[in-house]
Amino acid sequence: MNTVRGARERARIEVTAAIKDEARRMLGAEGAAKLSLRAVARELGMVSSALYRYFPSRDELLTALIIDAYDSVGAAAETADAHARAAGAPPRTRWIAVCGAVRSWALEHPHEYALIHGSPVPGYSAPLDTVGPASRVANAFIGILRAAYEGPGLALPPLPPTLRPEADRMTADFAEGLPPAVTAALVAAWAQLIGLVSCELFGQFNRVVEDRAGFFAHAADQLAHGVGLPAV
Amino acid sequence: MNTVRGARERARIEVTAAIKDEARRMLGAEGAAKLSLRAVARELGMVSSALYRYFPSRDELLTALIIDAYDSVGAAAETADAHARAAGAPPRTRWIAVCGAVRSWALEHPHEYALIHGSPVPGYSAPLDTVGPASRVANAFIGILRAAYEGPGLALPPLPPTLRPEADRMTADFAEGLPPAVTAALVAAWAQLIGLVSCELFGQFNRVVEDRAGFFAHAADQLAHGVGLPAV
DNA sequence: TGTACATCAGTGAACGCGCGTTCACTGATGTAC
DNA sequence: TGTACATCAGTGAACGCGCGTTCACTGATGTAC
Repeated sequence: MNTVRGARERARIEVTAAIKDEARRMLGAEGAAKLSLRAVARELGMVSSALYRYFPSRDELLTALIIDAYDSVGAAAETADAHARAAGAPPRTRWIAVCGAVRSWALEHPHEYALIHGSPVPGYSAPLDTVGPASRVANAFIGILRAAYEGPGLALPPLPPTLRPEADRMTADFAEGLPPAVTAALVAAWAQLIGLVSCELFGQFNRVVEDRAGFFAHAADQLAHGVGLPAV
Repeated sequence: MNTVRGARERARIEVTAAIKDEARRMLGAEGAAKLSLRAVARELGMVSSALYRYFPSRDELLTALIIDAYDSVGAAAETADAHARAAGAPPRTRWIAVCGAVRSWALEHPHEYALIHGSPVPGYSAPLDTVGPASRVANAFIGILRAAYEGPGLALPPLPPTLRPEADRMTADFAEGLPPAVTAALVAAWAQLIGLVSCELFGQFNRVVEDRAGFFAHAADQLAHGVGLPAV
């Protein structure tokens, strides 16, 4: 929080950041499963054992990268929403802006996206520290839907009676105040957004979709429709 | 194709299958990136160099597993659709059956699902042999939409004019005869289906969705709505 | 039907490599008096 | 302000391990005459 500490402390912060930066760079070369402390150290001109002053194990380094990635995409989503809101955009426009921010972030940070939304790294299980940062994007969407609910025009998506208890529970757990049908539709839309981005990023759209940006924009608009946001 | 060949040939087929089976089993332990020929050989009681009689390299083995996985989920989708059609189900019901088949297959074969829809294996690029098997699921959906288009009631999803050329091209490329708006909506729905399944399988629904089957069934139904299939 | 030769599955040793982690150590930075 | 001691970043060697791939080989199966 609080300014100029000793040289040791400043060095520690810088080296920690350098290690994470280098590790992020290496994710691209071989993927998270093969992320190697020795390679990171080598690239930084350190000896591999020195990294243990900063991260007690390889998995701790991975955890740090995962948390950073969630925070990074979360911040991108929040910034996009803040800009749209500042420009007086209606909820549907804000929704589309956040979707676009997630996609842009993913295209700019493909390996970090794969880290958080690709196949789980085998043998690694994310600790609970990741839960908070992981929900920032979802919270941006929830904020938009709350704003829309306060204003006029939020439609109620269909919700079969059998799904009502689940929708109620979700709402109580993380979207207090929204209509349960909207909460359920939001979770589905969020998963679908991940699907759109993953398919583009992981190559499923090769030889299928060419106008990726245009296709995505329309899909994001349809997702907004699906959660009940009125057309602009 | 054609019955009883020599002992050598039969042995070759069996050993090839055993290698793939063991490799599939190992995918779970460490993931595709760390799939190891030596470990597979060890588990089969062979010496590692012997595998080179069957697969010229580790990547060729991976390719074989990927093709098998596409064929496996494709067959599951086709079978589900065939059953639904045989039972006289309307297109929307067939659609939901195919979605459910994809999800069930993924839950039963999580590591193979991750192989084809998770983060790409770094340093590995899928050869063209995978394209055909990869499109079997999509073709099942296209068949359903064609049937619906021939019958009554297929609605036209919205399609912004800017996306029209892209939708026309897609239709010509792989969905000849469908209305372009339907083709575009199908591609989006397919990506969204992948998202729903990936989120469930890769842990994004932990602490979020509890009634996974019910949630998925409703989402699949909404996807059917999105591509224009009339409610039953 | 029997024999000579070709094919090919599987062996075992070796090549050269990279990995995570531990440990006793050196020497610079920070702290208490 | 100066000195003695504690802290800690970084070193270098070592442990024990696994990897993909090549290669010369043995011995069983298949084939042509």
